[in-house]
Amino acid sequence: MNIGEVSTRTGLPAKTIRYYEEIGLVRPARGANGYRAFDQADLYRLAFVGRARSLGFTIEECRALLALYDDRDRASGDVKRIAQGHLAQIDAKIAELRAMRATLSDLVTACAGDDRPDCPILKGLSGEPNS
Amino acid sequence: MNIGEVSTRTGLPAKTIRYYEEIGLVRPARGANGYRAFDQADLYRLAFVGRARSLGFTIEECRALLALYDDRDRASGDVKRIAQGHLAQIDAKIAELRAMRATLSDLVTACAGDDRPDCPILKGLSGEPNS
DNA sequence: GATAGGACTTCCCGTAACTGGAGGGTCAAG
DNA sequence: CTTGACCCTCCAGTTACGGGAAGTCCTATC
Repeated sequence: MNIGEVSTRTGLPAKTIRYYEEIGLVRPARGANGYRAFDQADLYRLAFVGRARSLGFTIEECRALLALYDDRDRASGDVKRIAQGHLAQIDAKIAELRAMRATLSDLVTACAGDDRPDCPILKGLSGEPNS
Repeated sequence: MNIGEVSTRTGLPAKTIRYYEEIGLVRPARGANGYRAFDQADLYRLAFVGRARSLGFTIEECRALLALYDDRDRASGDVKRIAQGHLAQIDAKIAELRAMRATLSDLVTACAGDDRPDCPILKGLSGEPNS
C-alpha cells in the first residue's frame, strides 16, 4: 500500500504519516522505487494513533500505548493508569477553561458593546477595581 | 524600574517580558548601561497583557486589545466583539474536551485495570468493534 | 516513444509562546 | 578588589505537524 491509500484509509494526512515514521511510531517497508510500502499492521497502528490523538493523547502517550498494544502480556492496569492520567489532565483543562469562561463572561456581560468608549472589559483587564 | 522589579510586580517572568518587547507589545526606554527602563505605563501594559493571557487571549488578540486600550475613542463594541469571539472559542474548546472526556471515560470504566492482559481501552483505540 | 499528470521522495522553513542555557557586562556591598 | 546578584544578547529546543520547493517515478494517452 502506498502512502496515499493509507492516508485515505486512516484519514491522516500523508505529511503526518511521514512524520510518524520519522519519530518512530511506524516503520513501513520500502519498495525498490523508494516508496513506502505499508502493510496491514502499519495501517492498524496508524489508525490506532489517529484515534488516540483525537482523544487528546500526546505523541509520547501514543508511543507508550502502542508499546503496550504490542505487548500481548501487559497488564491492563498499565493502560488504565495512562488513560486515567490523561483523563485527569482533561478535567484540569476543562476546569481551567470554565474559570476563564466565567471571568470573561462577566466582563462581556458588563460591556454595553455600543459606540461609546467606556468599556468594562478593558477596565477589568487593566486592573482597575470594578465599581 | 529594572526588569526584575517589573517581573515581581506583574508576575511575568523576565524572559517573557523581553519576549513581549521583542514582538512589540511594550517599548521600554533604555538606560545608559543598556538596561531596560520601564515606566508606570509599561508596567500597566504588561499587567494588562498578563491578565488577558490568563484569560486565554492569544498574543495577537492581546495586541488588538492593547491597541483599543490605547485608543481613548474606540467603541466598546469593538472590544466586545473580540471578547465574544474568544468566548465562543473557549466554549468550542470546552465542548471538544467534554466529548473526548466522555469517550475516554467510557473506555476507562470498561477496563478492569488489573493484572490481566485483556484491555478494552486498547481494543477501543485499535478500532475493534466493542462487543 | 514522447509527454503530461499525478503521486511519491527528501529537505528545509514556519508556526505559538515561550523556556533554558551559554557567555559576558554591570552594579552595590564588604 | 572581589563576590554575587542582576542585567544583556543570542541560540536552541519545545509540540505536532503544514507549506512549499526540487526532484524522481508511475501511468495513461497520443
